[in-house]
Amino acid sequence: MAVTIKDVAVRANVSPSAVSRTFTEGASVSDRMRKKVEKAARELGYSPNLLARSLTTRRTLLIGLVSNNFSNPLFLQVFDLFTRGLQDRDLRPMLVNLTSGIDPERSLEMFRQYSVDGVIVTTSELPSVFSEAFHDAGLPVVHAFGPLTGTQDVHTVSIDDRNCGRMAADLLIRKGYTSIAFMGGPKETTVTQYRCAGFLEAAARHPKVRTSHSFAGTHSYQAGRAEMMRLLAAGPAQAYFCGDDVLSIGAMSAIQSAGLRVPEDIGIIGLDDMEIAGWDTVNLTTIQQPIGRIVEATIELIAAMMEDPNREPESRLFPCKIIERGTLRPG
Amino acid sequence: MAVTIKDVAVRANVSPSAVSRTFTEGASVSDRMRKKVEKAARELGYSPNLLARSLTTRRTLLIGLVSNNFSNPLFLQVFDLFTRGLQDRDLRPMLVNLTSGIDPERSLEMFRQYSVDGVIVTTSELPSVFSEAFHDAGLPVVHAFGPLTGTQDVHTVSIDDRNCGRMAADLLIRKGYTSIAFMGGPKETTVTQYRCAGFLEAAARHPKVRTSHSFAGTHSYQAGRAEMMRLLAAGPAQAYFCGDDVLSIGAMSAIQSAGLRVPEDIGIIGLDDMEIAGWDTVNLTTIQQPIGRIVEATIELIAAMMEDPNREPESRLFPCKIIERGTLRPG
DNA sequence: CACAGTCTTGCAACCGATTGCAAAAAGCCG
DNA sequence: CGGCTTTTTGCAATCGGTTGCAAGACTGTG
Repeated sequence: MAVTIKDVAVRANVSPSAVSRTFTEGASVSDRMRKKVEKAARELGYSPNLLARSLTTRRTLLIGLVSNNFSNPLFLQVFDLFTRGLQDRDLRPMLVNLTSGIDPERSLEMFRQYSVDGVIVTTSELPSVFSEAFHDAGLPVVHAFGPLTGTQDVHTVSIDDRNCGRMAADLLIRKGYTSIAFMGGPKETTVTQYRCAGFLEAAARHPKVRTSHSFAGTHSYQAGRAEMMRLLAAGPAQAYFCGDDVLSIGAMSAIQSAGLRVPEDIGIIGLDDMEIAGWDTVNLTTIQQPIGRIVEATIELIAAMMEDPNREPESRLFPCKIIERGTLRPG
Repeated sequence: MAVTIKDVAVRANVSPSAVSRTFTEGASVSDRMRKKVEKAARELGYSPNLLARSLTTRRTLLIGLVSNNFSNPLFLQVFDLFTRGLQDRDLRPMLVNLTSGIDPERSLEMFRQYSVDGVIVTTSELPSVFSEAFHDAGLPVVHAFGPLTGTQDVHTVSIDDRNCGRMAADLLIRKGYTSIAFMGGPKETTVTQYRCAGFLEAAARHPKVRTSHSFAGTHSYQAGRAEMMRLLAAGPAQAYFCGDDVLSIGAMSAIQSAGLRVPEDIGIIGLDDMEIAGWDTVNLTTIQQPIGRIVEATIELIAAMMEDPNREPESRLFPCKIIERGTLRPG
């Protein structure tokens, strides 16, 4: 059915090796030969079978892209960037959805069956046991948007969550709020803990400022709304730093339902700066993750590890920027 | 590095064929042999290399998933469903992002290089030349969320866009609006044309109802906002059927900026029912696409075509449902 | 023109699997 | 136990490529 190297060889009246060589970077072929082969290949519509090739070269150019963030709109942007970035380097993403609770063993087996050249784990909520399992199996791994793990033997590209917490607290205090709080995502995730810790740490430097913190069960609109409902009933703080933008929007909806207004009654600052945050019906003040740079660095690292698998693991943290919109009181 | 069939054969003291057979469905192996091989395989942590296998079986279980909708949040849900659905059938999605304007030739070559077993095109905005190019190359193709093409030789799973237009018009008229309009996405896309045609057709049955229509350049928040700004300046209709939910939200933002209110001053009905539409700050009345059923049917069809490549192309259209929320005046 | 040195080419083995075929083993029956 | 059928097994070819090696074709030089 498909046209093979042999078909081309026959038509060009040369050996299969010659055909192979004209299609391999840096192989030794004369100009005359190359012309002849290329002509035949063009006429037959030949293009080499990368899977067969991978058998001997041990390169599939397949990259596993693992995530379980299929409800946070930010990740649509992330997937967009990843797929394009990988494509630009002739790498192919094999998407793996961990939502339905596959275990590391199972997904690792999958990657081995398809001999992926590397794995990108892209989520803040996946326990580091996944990246580590892939790493232990000898696969190049980069964890993007994840926390710094304790054992630092997996590449990590991310933001400095603790520092984001500090930035949020500092901004709120600068704005004159004296009672501020952190409303995080799932308590057990590391990024949430870091964001919380940074927030409390910075606030602690201001003795007059009262702080508190609580957690929503998931990074979802409904969870944010429910948690804020609870907080409102219990007597809310003046301003909240929410674990991410989706939570922020949920929280704002609760505030409005309660007949209060943002920012007049309660201030909100989020984290992510997903596209929706900029919609002027939302107009959320938030801390922007530089997702473009994170994705770019991740792909760069994976490519580098494909060259040199023994490369020392490193972690790159990118600075975040506060995007002031309309959900905090002025000045 | 990786453990191969030979390693297992040596350890179990049997021939490689025997190992292969214990790992292939329906091959003839005695119980004793199977036990022996499985033990050795387990001890070595062997799992078969699917790419090598594909050379002889002509099956990669790889499915190309092509899209260019990386800004519509609905598609995050769609990707979630697709990746899980494919995974459940032991198929692997290779994601291809057509945003940056790759041509059909280029993506086709990619699919051939990786010998994908089928291609799912999932977008409403991609010209049908793509699906047809894949089809002409002999690949099983299903186009999901696309329009019915003129030449019906590609499987299509979708909604009946024309009928959605009718439903929207009928609902608006039932609600008592007498001046209604369609505000679509890109004029040149087929789905937009169908939605518009159905809308106008149903409205035309009511001589007292005035209609009009216009188009935003893209299915985006900003485009919806800009177009509605223009309409407001020119003198708006009483209610709008917008090409999709994102456009609707953009339009609503323009209306609010102009100091008008939804639904008191202007009614809005969207199409998609993406998650955000249900957020109670948005609370959008909309026509729901049954994305779960569409995805399920698409996967089913691709799987069926893998069995029987000559299967007659068919198109499955699923009925949509109106979800009444708060952006139309009550009954 | 002979000769050494460099390029190009084809042969054959190999990558990790599957599978048709025939030989060997096992099962069945009288 | 012998003879027959049915199962199980291994051999070797194959899938579509790549690559080390040695032979053949060039090139430049004296």
